[in-house]
Amino acid sequence: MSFDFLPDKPIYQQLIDRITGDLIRGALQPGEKLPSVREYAVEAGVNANTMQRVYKELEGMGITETKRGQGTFVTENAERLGQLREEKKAQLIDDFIRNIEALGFTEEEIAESMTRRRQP
Amino acid sequence: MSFDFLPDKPIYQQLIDRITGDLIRGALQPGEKLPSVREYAVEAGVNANTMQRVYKELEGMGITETKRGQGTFVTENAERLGQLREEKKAQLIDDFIRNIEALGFTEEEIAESMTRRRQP
Amino acid sequence: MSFDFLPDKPIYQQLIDRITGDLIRGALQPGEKLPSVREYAVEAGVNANTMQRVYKELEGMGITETKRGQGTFVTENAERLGQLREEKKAQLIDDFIRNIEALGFTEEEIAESMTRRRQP
Amino acid sequence: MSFDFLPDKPIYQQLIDRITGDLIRGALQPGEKLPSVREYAVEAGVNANTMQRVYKELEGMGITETKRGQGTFVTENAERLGQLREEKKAQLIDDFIRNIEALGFTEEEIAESMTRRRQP
DNA sequence: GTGGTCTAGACCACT
DNA sequence: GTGGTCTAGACCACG
Repeated sequence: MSFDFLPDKPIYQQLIDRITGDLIRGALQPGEKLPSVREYAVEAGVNANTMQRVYKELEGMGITETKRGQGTFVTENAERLGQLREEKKAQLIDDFIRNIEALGFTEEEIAESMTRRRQP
Repeated sequence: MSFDFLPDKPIYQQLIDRITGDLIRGALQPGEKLPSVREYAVEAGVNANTMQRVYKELEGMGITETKRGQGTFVTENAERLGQLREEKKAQLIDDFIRNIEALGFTEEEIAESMTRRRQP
Repeated sequence: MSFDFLPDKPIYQQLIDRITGDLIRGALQPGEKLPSVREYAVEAGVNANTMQRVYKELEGMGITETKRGQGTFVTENAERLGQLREEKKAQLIDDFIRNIEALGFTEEEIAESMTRRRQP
Repeated sequence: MSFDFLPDKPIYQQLIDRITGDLIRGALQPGEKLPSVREYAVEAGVNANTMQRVYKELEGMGITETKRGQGTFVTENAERLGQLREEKKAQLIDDFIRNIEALGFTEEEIAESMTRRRQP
């Protein structure tokens, strides 16, 4: 199994998004052990250094912890995880609305297109 | 007057967005003349090369036309402009939904957050 | 000119410390341009990737900003720089006191040794 | 009882610090018998290999002596213990001062912060 | 076996 | 020329 990556976004960013996504949708649980850097690198079809960077950034965000010589684990700090979820959601919506305005649309017009899209 | 740019997005892209935005919201009319590359570069506070690229891409998109010796004009091709509008809108929504899924949210959850956001 | 590095601390950390030190002691001013990644790498005698990492972390700390295609600059946000200074100072002292206690000394004993050291 | 360890310092180092600390503050007396490697490993909640290394390093420093078949004992060499105490103290202060300089502070500024800290 | 650091070198996007 | 990304491969400390 090797992942598909969009060409216009850094791979390590997409991997971070993927893992935080797994966390948000519950596929990854607090305290759970992540695959080793090398394992995950092979699985994702990227270089180990790239994966290393992903893990480092995740730790920097406070959503994983590494136990020396044992591996990397999802933090058990539930509060941090909930906070992550809200941050991501807010940022997602903010970016969307900023884009709407930058491109000159109105929120109403977009909202209407979206509902129409779901029931074509 | 010099513009503010987000640090994480190419300046030329933000300029393209801005101009297409002006078009979409009607601040820029079909057939209207754009400032010269140099003028606009000064006004926006960017390098002339950057502005040059913006104009080139706009022309590539069929949004503007260059009349030799006279300058750059918004196309009068109304169909093309309407099409542009729809393309942008569709892409905006696509990206949004792709992000929602990549990050592990459901569309319902996001929709609810957005409506709550508008009436706090 | 190439720097000396302690063997027991990551080079990139020592470089970060060095640069923040330059900032704290005023050798580097708000808004000032840093050498390019490649230049500094040569000057310090390290690989460009190592230097790249240093710059990235500095930016993550909010003490530098990069202007696309132009280089990396010390932030002009004086508040952030003052804050950095205090953070570093507090952490320095905290670590020191923690070590004193971990090793079983009393603060008084250490204080006395330090003053004796300065006037031997 | 299992100990807490800082994540950024080797566990075996923290254990060495702890034991030398016990020695310096007198909680451990010359000639006293240490727990067996296994016992101590369990008590501290670490891998037996890690504890093994701790004991080995302590012996290398001349702080402990192994009596075959009987276990590990704190040396009765009082001179060595006094020397240890001074070494640790000197190193502690050296490191502190080196850090102060590396980060661009003056000793005066730090000294003032420290006294202010004790009488807020 | 685990994560972490460093190097060397290539390629890309942006200005 | 600038920063940024990625790969490949080596070496180290830790448990």
